[in-house]
Amino acid sequence: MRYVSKQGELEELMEIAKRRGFFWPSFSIYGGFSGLNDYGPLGSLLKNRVYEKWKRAFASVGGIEIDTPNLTPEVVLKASGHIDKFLDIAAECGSCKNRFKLENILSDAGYEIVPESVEEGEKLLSDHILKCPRCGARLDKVFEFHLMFKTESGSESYFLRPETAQGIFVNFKLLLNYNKGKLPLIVYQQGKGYRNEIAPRQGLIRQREFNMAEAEVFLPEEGSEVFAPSGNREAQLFDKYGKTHTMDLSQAVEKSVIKSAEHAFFMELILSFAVDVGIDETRLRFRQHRDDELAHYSSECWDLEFNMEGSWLEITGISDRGTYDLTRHMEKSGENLAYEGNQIARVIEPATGVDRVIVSILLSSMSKRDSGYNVMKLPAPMAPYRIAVLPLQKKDGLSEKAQEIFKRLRSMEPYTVYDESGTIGRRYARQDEIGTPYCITVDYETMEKNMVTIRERNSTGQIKNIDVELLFSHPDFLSNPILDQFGSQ
RNA sequence: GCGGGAAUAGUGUAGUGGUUAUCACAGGGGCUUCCCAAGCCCUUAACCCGGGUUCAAAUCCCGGUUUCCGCACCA
Repeated sequence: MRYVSKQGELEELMEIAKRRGFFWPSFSIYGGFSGLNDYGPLGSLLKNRVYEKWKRAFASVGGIEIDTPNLTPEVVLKASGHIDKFLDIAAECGSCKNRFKLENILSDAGYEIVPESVEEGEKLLSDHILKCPRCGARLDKVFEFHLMFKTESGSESYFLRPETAQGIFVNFKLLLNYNKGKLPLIVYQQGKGYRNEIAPRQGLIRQREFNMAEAEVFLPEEGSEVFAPSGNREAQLFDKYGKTHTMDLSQAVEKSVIKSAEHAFFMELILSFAVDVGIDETRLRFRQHRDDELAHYSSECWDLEFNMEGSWLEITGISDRGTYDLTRHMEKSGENLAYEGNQIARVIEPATGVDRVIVSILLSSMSKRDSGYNVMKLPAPMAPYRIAVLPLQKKDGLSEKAQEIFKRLRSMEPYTVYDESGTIGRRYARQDEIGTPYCITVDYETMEKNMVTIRERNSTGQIKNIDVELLFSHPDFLSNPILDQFGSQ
């Protein structure tokens, strides 16, 4: 059964996110600035959980982590090709004010020229009559459009990195040495990336500053397979010819839908990660980039996409960058970035848009009870808070007793929250909406017999008469066997 | 960036020139022997920013910002 899209779900999520503290627009007291968003207290916790899962996924196949600067010198991005590809010469129509990439206008007019400067662009506009594709007037203005944010210090120019990847490539020699000169070498990095989006929209989905998690997998030259998919997970594969294949990743390699086993292996790893963090598997597919949309560094790319309001949202790109980056950095830096003599490692890169993953998780988890109240059915380990401690009411010492239990629990499981405001039903509802999987209720039984009730979010089922000491019988609350009684709801 | 809507408490909203600026939910305090947003009382809290028109502007006009829908863009 395929997922049926729900219109308006994103809007509904934004409302919950703002109200409860997952995320909201940045700098709002100054009117807001487009393309920038803050994570609130709950969102920050969720984001940390996502990063943690992502890192574990890569560490478990031998990955190592590094952390490099956001500010990237021009020379690095010149070598990587980003300066050329991210600095567009654009033309503006004086009549309707629409703007276009000059390169595209020229190409439509039959000239295969990529202008490198404003002067060259101006000359092209005066030598040829180029018309606005919107209104037909003659194009007359040329300007530079930066897709990267530029800044300066002294005589040096820097850009805010458009991807974290370059920080890994430039360290290849040191990293290879760290890895005792051996491939495969898997290096990952999480952090911010920056793109000067022309029209940022949809909250966390298209931002000017965003969270990424990227891994560069350095492999021995083609043909020597070191990673192969297990084939334990079926996927929808929408290939570059527009054909959909439903098969596991292992079959996809056998049938040559995916070119290399290593590529398929990391697609499988990413798919497992996505499902593990709580994204609805029936709303996911892989889509292969067509040849004409591949990035300048990529020879084959599969995006993991999430179905949102009837359209597909890229959440991770798994790209075959080949030897492009290392070769370019060798040429430009003069350093020898080869391994075992003169061989160049080839690279598979899974690059995850963390903010989009978070939106996908929340949209996958958002549901309503028959009563109309919201329940965020996050996987328990992903929930911002794992436990809420609630006194049935404030009087008769219940409040004090509950706080005592809360403080002990919090020293074992820090992501525990205490709430005594309003009625008990209201508090259950509040915890449901932020996805807290378990509520511990302190009532008169607790006062008399030291027993509490545990209430589970998805089923609203309760287990009564739990001895308080049992809560502390297992150092990881979520793995406490007392929770097994809820079964797999 | 373009075109068209829109912008009022934390959230969602009412309000077409003169209102103590509406209502609900959420928040805080209290009452109710209270297990799934019950009820009652009290309370906190808002007209996006800047100009203009007018005796008077949340309301009309202009500019900006943000946002939504289309188009373009998404390397």
